[in-house]
Amino acid sequence: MKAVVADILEKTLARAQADGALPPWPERPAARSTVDAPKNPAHGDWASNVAMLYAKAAGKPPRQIAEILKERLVDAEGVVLALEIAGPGFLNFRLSPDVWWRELERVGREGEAFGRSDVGAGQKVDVEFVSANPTGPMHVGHGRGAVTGDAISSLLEATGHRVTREYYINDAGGQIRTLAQSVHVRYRQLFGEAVELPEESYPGEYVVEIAKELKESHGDRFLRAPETEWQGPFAALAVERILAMIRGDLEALRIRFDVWTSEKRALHESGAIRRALDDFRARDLLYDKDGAVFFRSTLHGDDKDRPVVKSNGDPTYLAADIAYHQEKFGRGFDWCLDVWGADHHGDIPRVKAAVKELGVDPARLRFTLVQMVNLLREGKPFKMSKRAGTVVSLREVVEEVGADATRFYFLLRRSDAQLDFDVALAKRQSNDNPVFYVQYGHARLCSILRRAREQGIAPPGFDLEALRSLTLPEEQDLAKRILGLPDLVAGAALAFEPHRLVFFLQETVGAFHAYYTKYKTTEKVIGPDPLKTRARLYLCDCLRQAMANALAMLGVTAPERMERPPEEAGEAE
RNA sequence: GCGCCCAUAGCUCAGUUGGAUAGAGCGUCGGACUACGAAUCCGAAGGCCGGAGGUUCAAAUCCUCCUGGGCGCGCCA
Repeated sequence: MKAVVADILEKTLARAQADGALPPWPERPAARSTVDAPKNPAHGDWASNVAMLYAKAAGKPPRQIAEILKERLVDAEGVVLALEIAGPGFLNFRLSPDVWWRELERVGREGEAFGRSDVGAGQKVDVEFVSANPTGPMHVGHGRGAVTGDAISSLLEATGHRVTREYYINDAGGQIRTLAQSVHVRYRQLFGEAVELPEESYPGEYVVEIAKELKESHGDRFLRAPETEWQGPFAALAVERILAMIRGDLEALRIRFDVWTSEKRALHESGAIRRALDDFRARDLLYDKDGAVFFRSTLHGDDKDRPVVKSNGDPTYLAADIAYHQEKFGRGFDWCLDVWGADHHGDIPRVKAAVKELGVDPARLRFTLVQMVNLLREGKPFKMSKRAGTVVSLREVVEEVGADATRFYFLLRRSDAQLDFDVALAKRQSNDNPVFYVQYGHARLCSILRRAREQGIAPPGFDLEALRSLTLPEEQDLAKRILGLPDLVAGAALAFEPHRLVFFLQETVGAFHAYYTKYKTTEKVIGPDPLKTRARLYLCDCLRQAMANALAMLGVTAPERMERPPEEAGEAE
């Protein structure tokens, strides 16, 4: 759509330069200039700023350049209805409605594929997200990263990337040791011992369940055994059971991973960490200090060198991360995306430094940060605390408001801005959630199409002659919005910004609702004029398809019917 | 103290990577159903885009400084 105008502009510029009316531009004009859809409809369908950008190189005022271009307009197909020069030198194009109508053909033809593109050109990418430590079920704070990562993955898939969704399991290290210890305390309690959970431990009920299972399978075998004997099996079972819980939490949100990478197995036990460190050591990227081993991350812009081996001989998290990224890139991805909680942003420089030393172009490792979720209850902030028992599990929210509303809510805002999440509100007033507004619009469209079917009207199909009978500005506007979806999806995918689709949906469905209401008594979709009816039904079907496709990319369902919400209780006298 | 993120309507936030008169939802006030779905729509009120400089035809957007908030700055993960 935009490409039509860009093409005309490019040819017009070439002609003006061939004429000698404009000097050649050192930079490629089309690369720098923009063709935008102006917000003000009085400014036409598409507007370009080339004339202003050209002013310096041409040594002429922008409006004069615009004039030169206008006189030499190359419009082979005759799609430009009007070309106006406005403001400081904007070229405002008004196109023949035929352009939209003709383009609408692809929506019906592409169907569920409409909105998808191939800007990714088959690149193989890895998206790593969630990666919550397997020490307990997921809480609401994790939900945002999960949904965001999943939606980004879907967007990348929709733009021709081959995506691997990956969960990195931090099943090694101190937290897991503490987890096993917590299980052991519970295990001892099951045998009647009066032991308390230490300060640093995991108090959740699920730990007791794991302890019970160990009691049943092993009896009192580990009761008096030294930690070296039970640490392994206790940790292993706990991680296995907790991962199953996490998997369930994610499934409830319709999130599935292709790969679950165990830090313990893939990096520690495999020797990958040792090999990576040996390699770094051989290249003098490591040095010993205070009994520990440091990586010279300052070589590549980090504030300070970071330890990779503790003085007790254990590798640090960074060491694992180095080996992990080496292993990941070794799997042949064109690039990898790490979706991290914003509280880990400080780790980015050191990982980038490491990746560079691994011989990987740092541009191939991309990050997107998901900011914190501010939890509120009835408008009042609160913090989740395991000891205070104020942890709100992701599962309870999803079960209460549904996967659609939860997903939509988490995608409502740019992921690098903080998000307020009112637990009480989310559970109670789920009707306020904008997802219902959007879904209702889809259901309404389905209802119209259903009605037409019931009246024996032929199923909607592309019909240029019929579409030409549509003259309402709202109808052209709707067509334009629908046709903007592919560009929108591509932009959102490359920027890792799924929220753009959310806004597209809200705005598009809003335009439809307004159109519907405005003409519900005068120019109905199903009306007396068979030609217009045919055209409008097709337009509605395109709209429905565009919305359904956008919703699918966000992992939200597009219902064909919705039940009426419960009546407001407050109306009683 | 240093680094990253943020600051836009009463509240929560968009703003198409520098474009023309800064938008939406919620909230407030006032309207619209014997009609394809009222979970809808229409209208009104509401702004020094945190502040000050700078870059240029053009700045909410880019640069510098300041103010105010969040998060980091472990031999935790």
